[in-house]
Amino acid sequence: MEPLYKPEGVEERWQRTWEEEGLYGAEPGSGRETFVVAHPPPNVTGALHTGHALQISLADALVRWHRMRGFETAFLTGYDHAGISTQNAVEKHLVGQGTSREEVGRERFVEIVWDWLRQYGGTIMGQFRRLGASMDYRRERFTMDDLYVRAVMRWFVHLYEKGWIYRANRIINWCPHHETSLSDLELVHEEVDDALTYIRYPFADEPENGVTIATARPATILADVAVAVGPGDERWRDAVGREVVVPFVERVVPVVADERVDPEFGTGALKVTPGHDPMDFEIGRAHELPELTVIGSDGRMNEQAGELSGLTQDDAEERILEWIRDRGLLVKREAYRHSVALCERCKSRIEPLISLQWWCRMDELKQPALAALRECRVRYHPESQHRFAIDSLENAPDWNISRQLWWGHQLPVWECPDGHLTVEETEPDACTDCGSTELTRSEEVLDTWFSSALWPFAILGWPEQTPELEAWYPGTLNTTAREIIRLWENRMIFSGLELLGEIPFETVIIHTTVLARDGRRMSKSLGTGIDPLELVAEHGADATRYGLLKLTSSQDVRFSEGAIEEGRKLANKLWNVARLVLANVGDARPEQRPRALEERWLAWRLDRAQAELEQHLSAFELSQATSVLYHATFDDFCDWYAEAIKPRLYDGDEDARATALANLERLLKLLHPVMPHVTEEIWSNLPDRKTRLIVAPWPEPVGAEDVGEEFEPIRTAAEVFRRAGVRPQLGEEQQRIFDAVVKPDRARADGGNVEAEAERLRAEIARAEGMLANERFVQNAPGEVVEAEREKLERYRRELDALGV
RNA sequence: GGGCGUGUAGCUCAGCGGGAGAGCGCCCGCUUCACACGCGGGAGGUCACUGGUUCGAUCCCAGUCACGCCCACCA
Repeated sequence: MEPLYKPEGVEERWQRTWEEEGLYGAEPGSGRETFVVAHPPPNVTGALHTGHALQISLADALVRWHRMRGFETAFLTGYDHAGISTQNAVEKHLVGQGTSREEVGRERFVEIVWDWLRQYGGTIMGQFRRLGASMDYRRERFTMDDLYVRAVMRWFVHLYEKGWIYRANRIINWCPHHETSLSDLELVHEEVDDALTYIRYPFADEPENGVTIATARPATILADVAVAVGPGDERWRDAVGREVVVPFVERVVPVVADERVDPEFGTGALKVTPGHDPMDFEIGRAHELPELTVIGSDGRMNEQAGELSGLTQDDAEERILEWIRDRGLLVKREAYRHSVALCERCKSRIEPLISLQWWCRMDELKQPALAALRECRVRYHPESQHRFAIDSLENAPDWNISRQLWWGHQLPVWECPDGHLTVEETEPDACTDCGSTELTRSEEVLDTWFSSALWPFAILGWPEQTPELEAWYPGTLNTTAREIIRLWENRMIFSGLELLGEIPFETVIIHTTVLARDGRRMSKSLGTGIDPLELVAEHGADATRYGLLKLTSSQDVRFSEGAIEEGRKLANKLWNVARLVLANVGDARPEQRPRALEERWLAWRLDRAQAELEQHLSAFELSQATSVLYHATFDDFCDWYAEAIKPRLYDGDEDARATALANLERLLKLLHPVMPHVTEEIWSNLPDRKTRLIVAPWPEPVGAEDVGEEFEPIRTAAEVFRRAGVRPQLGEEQQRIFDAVVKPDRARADGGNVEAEAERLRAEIARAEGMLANERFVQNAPGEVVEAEREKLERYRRELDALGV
């Protein structure tokens, strides 16, 4: 064992060994209590980012802890086909090759995606392995596997037969680049500098007067079907019920009153364009207005735009404004900064369009999930996210589940020439309405999250009644980031309850978002991302895991290299104290024989540390857990215990040797869930190893007595000696420990500062005396607080006496 | 605009009703036979601000300011 612990090579060797020896594997039917984590499937084209690394560190620590406690742990993994994300990546790839999706056509495109996945996909599992994630990689699954597809089809047909899937024309978010609908959750918003244009719409019967509206999108004027004003708006009271003429198209439309109009904005009058604006769509439906569409699926003016057909919106806008200006209807145009919706993948400006889409009705489907959340049968951590999850589900609108992409699960919907739809899991022989055999399958695909919703049980083989499904559903735990709650977590809960009648997991941990060093969000496009593999390469997986977990305290936290360096130092410290023990135990075998004071003290301290650790792990407070491990190792084990026993080890004290080995074993076990590699490596150097640490039993507490009262005077003496150069009186055994740890022969050169120490103690004494002299404090404060203050006062007085001043 | 969260030592963060803490950085001293990725000592904080509750507030309450993340159809 070298003086400096070098993780490279060591970590990879253990990762291979654990996996090859089958220690990551889970088997159904072992009869043991289960701990099941269906880990979130990363995008098949993805690379490891800090979020993944944090999530893995968190889940793996809990999995390893439970494995050591004897649970049958199933840590399951795989990939998501990630519809739009993958399609977008492959499209970019094609453009790079001088071609395009349109050029190769759908059939070829899908083939290319599969080829591309075989070539570039799948690297992330190697990265999970490199972090030490103890997943059962043999059971890796993909959301486009044949079996998984079957589950998705079953889910669709199930909902359809219940009447919860329907088709409707509604205004939706349309990405003109991908030419697909998108859910609200797939958008990003961005501030843009735009213009707000005020235009007078003349009254039909009084052209010299009219209603002035404000619009940010003059190109949509061609689809205007009304003007709306606030119901109580005095300025426009007389206009309501009259008719105005829409410029350019010269269409006569009504002026209606609607409470959706904000009188504070612009002129308080709104042009109503149900075909191209979500709010106008609502107003239109409320007033039974026609729905015109002048923009096509490519974002250009369509054939309904007459002479402007085929123009871009900008060109059309220019022509329309020219017409309006010529007729003196342009009131003003002012700079306007507002936020617009973009496709999160390609950043194209979202076009609200009316479109025939498939929807999943949520009102009944979500009820069992809401009940499960309200009753805390499924519990989000932290509590604030639990409330958010419930709110989100309560307010969940019907879900647009169809996408007009090329990559995804094709809808199990077949159409005959008469337009009848047949919905079945596999291709039907004939139309269920008319018996026609000329069936064409819908070209639309499902929202990726429609299939992700089945993850916890589809990967176990559902709808087959497999041993895995039997053993591991419901699962235990899921971990994710905040923004995934609505997209995925809630949907797994309602799909599991609907299809299997049981919750998919008991707990969802919403983990910290790690921000860049400067406090901004980590993102590739901002260049603020930090590659966890680089951290692993530089500091090791153990240090990276430790550092990331240390950072998981509050909701958002800034990345800092310091936390990971602390992890590296902890690994090195552990390595070295193990060297000390192993080099000096002769042929001793591990056994707890805590007779000497420092041994009874360490047993007591480790019992306490273990209890705290277990409590923090149970509460998913991994940051607190790292803190306990750090102090138990550095302060208790190394600084005090190891120093105290060193002379006894050198002297060949058999009790000290056997106990030191036992204590080291125990410390390794406590650290293993967070730092698996260095602990396993040291473990393999202990005498008589028959099992791997990864599957070694979690330690039982020694049940040591509280020896604080006996040990504390040594610590106080050390402090006084180091600061003031004065040696307080101690008992014989206390003195032995003091001499071993403090090494008084190496007294400080300046002899210490007695006066400064005395000063500090006098101040403490004055403070304590002041408090105890305050009658209201003695009367009102809890008895133990007053008592503690008295004890402190006496201790300070003793210490001051010991200084001899 | 709404929700959640955060403002504590130069930096990253613990603490959350009774003595201001850790790691890193900085200064001083130590190559002491596990470790210089170490050991010992030290400097450095009106605990964002203003009120309130309390014998006592960094901690609880109200408000203000600043920042972050998520969400949102103001044309």
